[in-house]
Amino acid sequence: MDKTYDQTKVESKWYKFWEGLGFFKPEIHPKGRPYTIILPPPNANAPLHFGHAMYVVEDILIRFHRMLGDSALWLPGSDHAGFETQVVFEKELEKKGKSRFDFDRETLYQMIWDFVQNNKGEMEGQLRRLGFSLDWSREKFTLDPDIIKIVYKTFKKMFDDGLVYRGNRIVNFCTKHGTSFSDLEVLYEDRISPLYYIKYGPLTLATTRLETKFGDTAVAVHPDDSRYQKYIGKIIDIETVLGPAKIKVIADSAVDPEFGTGVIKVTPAHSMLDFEIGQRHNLEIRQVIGYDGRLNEKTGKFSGMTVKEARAAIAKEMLEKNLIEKIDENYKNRVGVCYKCGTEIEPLPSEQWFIKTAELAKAAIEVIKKGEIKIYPKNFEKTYFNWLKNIKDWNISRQIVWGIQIPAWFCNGCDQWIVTEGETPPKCPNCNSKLLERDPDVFDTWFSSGQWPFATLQTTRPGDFEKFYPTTIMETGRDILFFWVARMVMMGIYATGKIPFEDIVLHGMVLDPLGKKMSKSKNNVVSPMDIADQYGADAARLALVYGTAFGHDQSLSHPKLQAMRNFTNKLWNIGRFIVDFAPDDAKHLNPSVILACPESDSRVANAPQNDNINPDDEDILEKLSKTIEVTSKAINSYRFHDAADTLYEFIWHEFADKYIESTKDRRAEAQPVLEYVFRTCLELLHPFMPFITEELWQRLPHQGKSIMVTSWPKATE
RNA sequence: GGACAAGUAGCUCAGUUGGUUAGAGCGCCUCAUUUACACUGAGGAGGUCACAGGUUCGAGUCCUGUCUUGUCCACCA
Repeated sequence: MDKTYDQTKVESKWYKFWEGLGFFKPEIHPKGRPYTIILPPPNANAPLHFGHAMYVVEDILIRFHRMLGDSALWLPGSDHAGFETQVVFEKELEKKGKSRFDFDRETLYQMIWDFVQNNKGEMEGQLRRLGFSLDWSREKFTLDPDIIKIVYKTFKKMFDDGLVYRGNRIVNFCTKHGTSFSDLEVLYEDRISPLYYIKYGPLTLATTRLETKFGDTAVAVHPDDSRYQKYIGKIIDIETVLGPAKIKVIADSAVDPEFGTGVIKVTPAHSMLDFEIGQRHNLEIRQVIGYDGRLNEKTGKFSGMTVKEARAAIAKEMLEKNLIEKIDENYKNRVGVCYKCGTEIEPLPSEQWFIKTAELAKAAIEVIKKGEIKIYPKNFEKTYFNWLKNIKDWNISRQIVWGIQIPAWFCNGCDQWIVTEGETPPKCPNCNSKLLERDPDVFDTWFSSGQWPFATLQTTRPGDFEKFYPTTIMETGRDILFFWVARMVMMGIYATGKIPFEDIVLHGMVLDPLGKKMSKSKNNVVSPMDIADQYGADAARLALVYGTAFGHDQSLSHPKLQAMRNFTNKLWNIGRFIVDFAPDDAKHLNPSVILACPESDSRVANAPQNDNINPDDEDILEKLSKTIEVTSKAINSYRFHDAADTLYEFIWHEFADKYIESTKDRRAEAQPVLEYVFRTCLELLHPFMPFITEELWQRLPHQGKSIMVTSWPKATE
């Protein structure tokens, strides 16, 4: 053995060995208890970043349970990531001087498909490099035909059950990307925007959005506002930049009498709140801004201007006409922007598909309250409840090509929507018309990934769903608790009548060395491959769980990675001492005879039964047993940092520094204990550091083919 | 406006149900000088546990309040 551990010589060979023997499949323990984790499918539009290496937690659990004899399944997959991917791809096109509008739908789809296939392949290689024991024979992709079929089936069921409806509602619209978003995809920025106090006949009201005034269909005050009682219900004459007009004054309790003058203009077509007021008072929805972000023909001479241009032009003209009373130039507000490009989101009225969330959310709250699903850390329950209690209906239509096209056809004969499980209807079932037009929109990517736990298991192989669903844990970043986890709970219960998983386990974010979030725009994204090349995959894995309480954010730390790499070297040299430097007479003892009993507890039992047991041996065996106990408990309670710390401490400072030193003058006698303790340490460490533990375990006297399929050590009583 | 987390050694962080002199890694200082391992070993310096009250025989840990930082949710025209 070399003096220094060289991970590049060791790590590359074992993954193939394990995979070749079929160890990643749950079938190696056909009679074991099912233990299932579905890999949160990474987006297939870019290589992995270092945060993805947090999947190691799932590998630890899977390897641990596999060693416990469970039928452990870790199911891999990847996500087409609809809009996200289209944005990434459009940037690629931009570099070549092209845009998505240069291609027809089919060509564009095919180009993105090829792009994604490439990335997918690279990503799979990276997951292997990190040692993740995923069952590749069950790998799924969100655009697999059988997955799409299930997504369609769910949509049809929801449509038939009245949970899906076509609604003309206000949606969050990005005029640059030309698509709508759900509420979660809108970011808010603090801005200072001029607040104009404008004259509406006898009233004065405050607004930042002058350009929407053409869409005003009422003026509203609070019903109890004594200042304006005499106007409520009246129609007032107003002067506007387009000439005289009439407008109705209504009373609605949504108006805050403290804001501005206590009077607001109501523009149902261009504000969520105004839309709701409009619904209550049957106001006309007059759209004056188009999907291109420009004012339309209803705005007279302002038509064709962008929102920004129009606002300036209107302000200028109103000042000239003395229609503005005053301007608060320092007004602070918050403006919704596209989370990808920063363009201001326009609330626009649009026909889209919506999911009624009230009942689904209620069920999703119930299962947590009853304890059928547990959330770790528990604090997140509150956040989870808060979101679900205030949830609004979910817009699932996206005006892009990359995704699963919605299986809905509009009949021009009877003006009805027809929804199928994917097949094209030959004619309208209501009126027999053949004038059917398919909705060009695709699903929000979270609508399909929300069905991932059951969609995957229903399409891998017969019996999988029955055996592995509900899955055991869903382990993921806490940043997608709403986007994904809550949706999976809602959709899973709805579609299968069962919870999708028993435990929700949330890990913290991996930040850059300065504690900032990693992002492409900041150019601080670290590749897990670079880290694995530099320190070894084993060290990278251990560094992610060591030293930071599980669930908390952590910064990428090179000193920590170095410390973990040093630890692998320590293990290597312990191995070298025990294997290479074993005295000849100890070799003749053939310790495996004493220690190779298949049951781990009898292995322990054998050693202390010796009447002349050395107190050092007794002591180390006792401490080893304690370590087994603590480590097992820590993993079971998702306290991975505790487990890692316990093992590091015991192996380095108890076993190496103290015990090994103490055996140097009675080496032959101690050899069986050295081998036994070290082999057990490697077994305990294996879920954390699979490569080096396999390498060293193979060099020690052992039973069985691989450390991966040996049984988890048991503590003595 | 609301919620959550954090504030412990120079730095990065542990410290589960309150219990003897508060721990680790890195850094720093002294020693060991090739030992299975220098990606090493032995030893050491360094902390009023954010602040102020309270409960208790006993508080880093529990309660109340304050300050600071980070994250999330809501969104006001």
